[in-house]
Amino acid sequence: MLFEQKSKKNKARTGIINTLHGGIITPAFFPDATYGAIKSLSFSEAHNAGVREIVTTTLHLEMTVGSEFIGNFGGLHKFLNWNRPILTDSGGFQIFSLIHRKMQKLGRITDAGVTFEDPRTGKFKILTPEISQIIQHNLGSDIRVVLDEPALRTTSIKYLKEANRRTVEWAKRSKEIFLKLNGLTESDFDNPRVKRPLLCAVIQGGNVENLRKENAKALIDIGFDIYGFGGGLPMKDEKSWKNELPKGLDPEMLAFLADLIPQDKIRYGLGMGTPDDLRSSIECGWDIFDTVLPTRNARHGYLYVNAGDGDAHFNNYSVMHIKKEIYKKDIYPINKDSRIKDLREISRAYLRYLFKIGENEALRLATMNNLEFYSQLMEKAGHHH
RNA sequence: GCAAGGAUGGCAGAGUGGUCAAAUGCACCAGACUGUAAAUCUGGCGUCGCGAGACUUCGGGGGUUCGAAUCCCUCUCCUUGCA
Repeated sequence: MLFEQKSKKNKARTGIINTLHGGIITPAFFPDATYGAIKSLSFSEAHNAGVREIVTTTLHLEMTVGSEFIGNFGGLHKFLNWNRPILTDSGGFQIFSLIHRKMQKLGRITDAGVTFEDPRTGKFKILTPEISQIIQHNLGSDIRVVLDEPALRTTSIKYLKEANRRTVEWAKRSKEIFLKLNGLTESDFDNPRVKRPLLCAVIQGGNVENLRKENAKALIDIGFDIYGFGGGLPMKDEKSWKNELPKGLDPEMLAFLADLIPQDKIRYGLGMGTPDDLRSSIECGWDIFDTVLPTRNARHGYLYVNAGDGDAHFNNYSVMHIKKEIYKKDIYPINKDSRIKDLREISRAYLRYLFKIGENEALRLATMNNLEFYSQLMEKAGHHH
């Protein structure tokens, strides 16, 4: 992977990540198609909205269709009929959120792995670093993530250290089985001429700089293609990494970590972020991102629009809460500058109306709008094309 | 014309003497959402007030009672049986 710094002012950079299903131009945003579908949109519609790569989740696919079936089918790309890059998340975060969202013991973490209750069936399941890699191998994804242990910002130092140790051990085990599954040696892994899926490790350590640093170094020593910023902030009640910050991610921590990761490696912000979060992350050198924000918010009538447009304003963007009364008679188009005909021509009043009557079309239009917004955000940040 | 059952907040629909400004659902208004158990969740929703609180409400009118959406009388209207 070769990355080129865009300007001297900040550390933003552009580059191309080569995968088995084509190149990814960075910075890049991967929408979440957790269950193998971008909610309320077909893949061709998503592609029209600028989507070039997606994220799916190991665990969800395993618990629903099953990776063995998908493997026999001919792989996830064939199953989804999506021939562009797919990143599969390890499943660690999903279990983490199961454990932390409810006070009940829905899951248990040991050095071996995680046992958890399947929310759909109530049955207990086990996920280990090895199982996660095997599932991802069956799926045949282009970018694979190692199982890690995310931790809450408020977790004690003692526990953070333990979680970090496990994260490193699991990363090591993940790489071992990854090599084995792909019939590779360590030197194959480091040889750029060997075509193979990419492997991503996730840096943890809460909001403690030293622990983040320690964790990053240990993972870099093992050697991966991609280093992720893990732990995000979707951990409910954990709105900010620093108490004094109003909300959002900690730009200083992101800058600090980006500098620790070698130039030729890819930096992945997992579960990030708002358009403002993304902008500041790109500026300090992060390359790829995913979050449910644009798709979920779209379904809730929360549309991203250019700064100054809309009814709520942030640093570099604005938002239309399209269900608001003020749009009832708004004849203005959803986005006059859109590359998508419907978004250019359909009025805000009609979109609001579609939401009010509960039409699927509302979700479709809103999701296209938000995905197009995110994809253009990446283009602007990277000066693509 | 006789008999029976009804009339509750924008709608549907609980409540049958005090804890009722009145459950619940819908609608409406506002907010949240960051590696998706999310087309979800939270809050508001008689009037005035930032607030404690005050005031006016359960078809109309009258009455019983310390106290009524709830009991009695009467009027209006609706539904259903019998003529």
